[in-house]
Amino acid sequence: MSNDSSLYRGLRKDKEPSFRTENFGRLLLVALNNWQESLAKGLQEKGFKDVRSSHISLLRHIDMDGTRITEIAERAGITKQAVGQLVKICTTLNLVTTKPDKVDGRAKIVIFTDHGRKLILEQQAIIAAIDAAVQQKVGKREFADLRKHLALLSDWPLTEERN
Amino acid sequence: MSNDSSLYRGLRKDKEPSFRTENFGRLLLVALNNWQESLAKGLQEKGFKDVRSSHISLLRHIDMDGTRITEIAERAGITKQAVGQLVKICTTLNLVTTKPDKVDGRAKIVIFTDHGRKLILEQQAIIAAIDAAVQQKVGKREFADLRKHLALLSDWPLTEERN
DNA sequence: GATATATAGTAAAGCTACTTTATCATTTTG
DNA sequence: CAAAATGATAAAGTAGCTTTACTATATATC
Repeated sequence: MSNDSSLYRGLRKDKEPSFRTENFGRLLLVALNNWQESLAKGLQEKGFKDVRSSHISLLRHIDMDGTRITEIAERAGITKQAVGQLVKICTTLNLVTTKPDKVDGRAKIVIFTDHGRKLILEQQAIIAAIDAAVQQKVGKREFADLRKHLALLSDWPLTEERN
Repeated sequence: MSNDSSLYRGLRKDKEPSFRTENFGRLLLVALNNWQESLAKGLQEKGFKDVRSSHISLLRHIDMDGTRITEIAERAGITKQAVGQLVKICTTLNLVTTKPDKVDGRAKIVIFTDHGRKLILEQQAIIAAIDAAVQQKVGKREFADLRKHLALLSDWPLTEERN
């Protein structure tokens, strides 16, 4: 690491930079893209054509007996305005509907429609199929380890704060 | 899978839906977010304050001796217009600059500035530090396996096309 | 060597998935 | 009961793209 070109020295021959030496983040990103595209494809095949991943990430935070917008926002880690927008879209897609909260006049409960519930079920089946495909690729035991180790990397922070 | 509520039956008690049973995609997503945030934090600490992940994903496709916009677009899997926009931003951030291609009057070569090269070096150091942190968390051998298995999941498609 | 076609890049507008700022309506608190 | 907090919405702004449309240069064909 003594000069600028050293990092790339082994890569310049065929004109590809860090692209070939995949860093860990890149590995995660590509695997995730692949997984998400598989899910999207599966949903499309089941007739959920206009459902985007942003809609999925709304739906996954809705309880079967409904959830408030603010609660969804907290779970999803986005603003409640953003949730409001997604709810509006998912309402036009007939995936959710809203009803007033009986115990709080300000609040609104977002609930699944039948169609929305159907999507959730289909999604679970597709995810199970993807899991099976991944297991076949890396091995059953290895898949379990993969899950276990990835779960460890969800804990913050990866690098320790040093002051 | 006989009725709508079965999937959530075990989860309804504490009002959290699929949120608790993390699917594989979610594990990848959270791990990736964590990794990316660690990198962003590291870069910020080194003074690269306005650098976003979109800029990073431009820079990583630029060779040390420069690369054409079209070539970058192909490597990155985005349109050349998008690359053009990113190049404009990264130029104002003093990370890259452009020069005409001597062998093709239409083409433009995107090259690193000194500041841009410095960022690449810092980034590699930070990534190495994150790698070390991950190794400490999951184990050295396990980290190698993790990389190996994630790399397998980059291959398309995850689920086979059946017609 | 002129013409047709392909390629490199740019411009402008549009889209998605958000955020920020501001506001209104209820509810809770002191 | 007034003040502050909370749930939600509205409107505008932003990031990171794409689509459509264009210009300039290069290459291929006749």
